[in-house]
Amino acid sequence: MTASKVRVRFAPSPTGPLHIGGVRTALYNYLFARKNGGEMILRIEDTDSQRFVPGAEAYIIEALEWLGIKFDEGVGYGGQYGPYRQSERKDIYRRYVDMLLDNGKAYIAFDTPAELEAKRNEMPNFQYDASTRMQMRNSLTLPPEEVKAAIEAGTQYVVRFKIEPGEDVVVNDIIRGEVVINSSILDDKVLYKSADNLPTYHLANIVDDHLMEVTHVIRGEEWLPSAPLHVLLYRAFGWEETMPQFAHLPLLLKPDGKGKLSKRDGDRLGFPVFPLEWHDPKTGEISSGYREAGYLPEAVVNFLALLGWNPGDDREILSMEELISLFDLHRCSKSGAKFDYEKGKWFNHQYIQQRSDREIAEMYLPLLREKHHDCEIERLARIVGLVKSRISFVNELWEQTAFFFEAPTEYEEKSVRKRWDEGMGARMNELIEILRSLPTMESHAAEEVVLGWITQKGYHMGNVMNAFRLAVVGYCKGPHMFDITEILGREETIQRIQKAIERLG
RNA sequence: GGCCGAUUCGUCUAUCGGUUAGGACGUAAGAUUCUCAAUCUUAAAAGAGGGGUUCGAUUCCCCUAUCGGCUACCA
Repeated sequence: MTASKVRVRFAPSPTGPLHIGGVRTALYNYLFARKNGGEMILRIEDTDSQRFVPGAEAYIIEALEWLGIKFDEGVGYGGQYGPYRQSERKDIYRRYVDMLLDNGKAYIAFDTPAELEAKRNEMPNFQYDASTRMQMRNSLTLPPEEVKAAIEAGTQYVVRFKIEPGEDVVVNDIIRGEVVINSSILDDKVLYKSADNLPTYHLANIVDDHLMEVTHVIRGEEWLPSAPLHVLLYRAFGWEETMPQFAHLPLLLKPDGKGKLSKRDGDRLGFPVFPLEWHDPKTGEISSGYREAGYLPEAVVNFLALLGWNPGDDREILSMEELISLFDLHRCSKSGAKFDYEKGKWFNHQYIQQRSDREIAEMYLPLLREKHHDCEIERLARIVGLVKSRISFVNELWEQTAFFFEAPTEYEEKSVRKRWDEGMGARMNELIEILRSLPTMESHAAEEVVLGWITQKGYHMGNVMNAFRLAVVGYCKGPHMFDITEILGREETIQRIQKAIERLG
């Protein structure tokens, strides 16, 4: 067998924003393609004209670009196998549908949705297949002239795949091994609808994967049950020799139990399920996104990569490059993974720590300006450096650093009661004198002098330092006190202490 | 209901028949400290149940249970 170049595709349907499970599928396709020196295609499967949502396609492209998942060809990228939007390939599908019709692998059916509905009510287990198709209104049961006349009269019809019963169909899955399903349980799937002259997923998928020379189909487990149908379709077209290899990925599950992760879960459980914020054009509803929630794309990629796959050792913090070199479909797990948002936060924390103070400061600056403060980037980077280790998200920075920009207007009551006793005002006045006499506000130098003073006077270290913090910050939390005062500067520090003395006595 | 798939700490997972069943998140305790975090150390925490196969099963097979997916003129 000549090893043909690896080609994979990510083929979302533009019926809404791409959700996080879809992102993972795209990521695995990307990792696999890169690992094997192959190509990755973006194909838009917009064959459901009813559910089409404007903006969804642009959203998908933007989201994957944000995450660093790059395509080699497809919608928005160009390429030799286009068009890559299925709605623009109608003629192609029609040609292949006719091929199936001509060689008797498919037939035309006139049963209306209402008729099928009625049939299902009458027979609870009704399935349109070899056992029932001869009782229905289709080109197998109707005289040819009647079929022809009906079509010419514009009667709506569908084309159904004629599945021969009683055959074990083997799907060879890279992740799951051999999966065998008997063709008798498959129904005569609709391949094509005259109503919009569009194929259904199954037909379009097979035709496109074949024409685009896709070698590996990596998709979610929800497709496993229809994989035998796809095998049969490849066979019906005579393409079995070049049929792609399948890999069905385990699903991402809800964190709290039942079912696969759905678009609703985000708002219900308080975390995003979409990469980017999404504004629903019809309902006006806004769904939160990872980007807007303050996630770094590399953290999302790393987190997602490890949900259903592992490198085989204990490493967890992995860059895209490392993921690519380590990726192997055989190391994908077979069972669904519950989505653990807490771990996602931890990943982001790790990546925040990896970024320089300056980079984080640049991300923070726009948020700071929203709070009506400006700051020189060098200074902001120093501030960020003090609190970076305690945040997981850039947007936590304001609550951690607000006191650098706004002097406290009130003081945390509980701490005041605990730390600001009667003589504290006097001691704070002493502290002011100490600070005035300091040759420098540099953290270590200031610390040495101030702590020396407290010890020498026999004051209570905890009380004095906390009162100091209370005066400067407003509450008893935060980074090293003398790092704070170094940045704040002598005058501001003293002013804040004076104000606290006035207010607290 | 039918078909398919899956099942190791609360969660994500390692283990390719022989291990004190390992790591990470989270949780708890301790260390550190002017505070709160962060950090470091430690701890608790798992093979769904039942049969086989085998000298030996978490690992292989079967059954049951549970979970998940599919069962559209949606993808």
